[in-house]
Amino acid sequence: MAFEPISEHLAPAATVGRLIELTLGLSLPGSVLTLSPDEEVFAEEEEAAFVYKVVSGAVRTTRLLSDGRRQIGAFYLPGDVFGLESGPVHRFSAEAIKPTKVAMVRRSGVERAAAQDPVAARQLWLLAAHELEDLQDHMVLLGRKTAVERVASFLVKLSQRADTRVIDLPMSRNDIGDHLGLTLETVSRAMSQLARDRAISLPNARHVVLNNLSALTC
Amino acid sequence: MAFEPISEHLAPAATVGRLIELTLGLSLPGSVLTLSPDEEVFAEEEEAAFVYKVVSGAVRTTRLLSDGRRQIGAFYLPGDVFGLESGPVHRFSAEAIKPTKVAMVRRSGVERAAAQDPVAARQLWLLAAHELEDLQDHMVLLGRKTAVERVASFLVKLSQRADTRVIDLPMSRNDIGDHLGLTLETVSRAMSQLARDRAISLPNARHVVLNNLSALTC
DNA sequence: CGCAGGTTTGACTTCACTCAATCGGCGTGG
DNA sequence: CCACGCCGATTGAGTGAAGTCAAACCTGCG
Repeated sequence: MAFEPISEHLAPAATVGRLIELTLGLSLPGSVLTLSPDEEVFAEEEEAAFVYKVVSGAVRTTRLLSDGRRQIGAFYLPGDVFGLESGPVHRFSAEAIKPTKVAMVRRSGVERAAAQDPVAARQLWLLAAHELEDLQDHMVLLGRKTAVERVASFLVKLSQRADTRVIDLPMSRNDIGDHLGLTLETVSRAMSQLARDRAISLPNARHVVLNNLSALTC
Repeated sequence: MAFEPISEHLAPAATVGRLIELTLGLSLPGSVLTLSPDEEVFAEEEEAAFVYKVVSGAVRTTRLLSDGRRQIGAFYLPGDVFGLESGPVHRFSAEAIKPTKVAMVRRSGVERAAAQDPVAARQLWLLAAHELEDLQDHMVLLGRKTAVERVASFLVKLSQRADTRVIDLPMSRNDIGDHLGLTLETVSRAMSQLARDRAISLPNARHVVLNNLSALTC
């Protein structure tokens, strides 16, 4: 578990003027935001003037239906790029899940780089293509998997991303549910079920150890 | 309703050597395939050597889970590009839904064009970005909408794509179900429900008229 | 030490699924 | 031209997986 600064600012604090490496071979001047838990990076429908990269902490993107139902589009961890749009506005809002630092660069700078440098343009395409691939897998999960399968797939993916079998969950059961199309209670039950079957261990609610990858991949 | 040729070939027939306009300002040499209903354009895991564009008819992309559960990723109608991958292989299979013609161009040609021409590179990115946006909306549908809402949203989207309130459905209830994360019976019941509420009319199973857009957009 | 937040578990409900029968429209052949 | 058969769609009845509501349980923090 990472040690975070004890106190966070009430408003996002920005460090300006650094050079940000958005993705391999695409570095642009930008700044770093420091965010407290639940603090917003950008809102749905807001003008998409910046592209972001998680430095530390974790970010969720969310969309709200008119009656309050919520879908979490994705969780972004250190190194992940988010908020890149092709249209004028953001299609999801983005919030820090815990104390978080995100780097931001002007979108206009990114587009200019892509217009001039074919390598940068390719990186931009790859960014979108990889997000698309993740989302395609997630669609299959939402469309055709059971609650236990959804939670198992989610844990396996987190484990692959962190490249460890020991996962530190930054998000609540409610967040996981809103990502997997389930309620927080169903997520909790699915985790208990997996632990009962010895596929995972739950030293505590925010720590998961994957014991049996093949039992989870079914 | 379009009039299709009475008989189709048993194997896909190809016309070679035409110039294909994949997307605005990106034309490349390619050929046109003629496909019968349920005929495969490419298979999941197959090497992704071509990019395709629907000329006439309709195409579905599908992924199968080991136990036979099926998810339809998207339906592609005339003008739509599909099968563009960032990795070496196709992540879904693609099949014609009815008698269909698809244009195909070499992926290597597309990538070369993008490497040389920033405008082509941008078109490629936009292609991925728009597919990503569609998928994000679909994720919200799968994660958080009820059966009737899913069917309503699906019909509205088809209507917007065709720019008519009179929809000619090329796909079966089973296909719609596998796209919306429902069973064919639930799709049928949802349609009957919408017709009972006068939000749509069903002159027959494959024709839908949207009567009340606002009742469907809820 | 006690509170507050998130988590777990339990009891009951509900929406969509399953299984099954019937319906309907289209194409073929008598 | 009409009757039959076939396949997809519809409808019904019963089941089940996940949702809802509610209570109890941690556990980290003031």
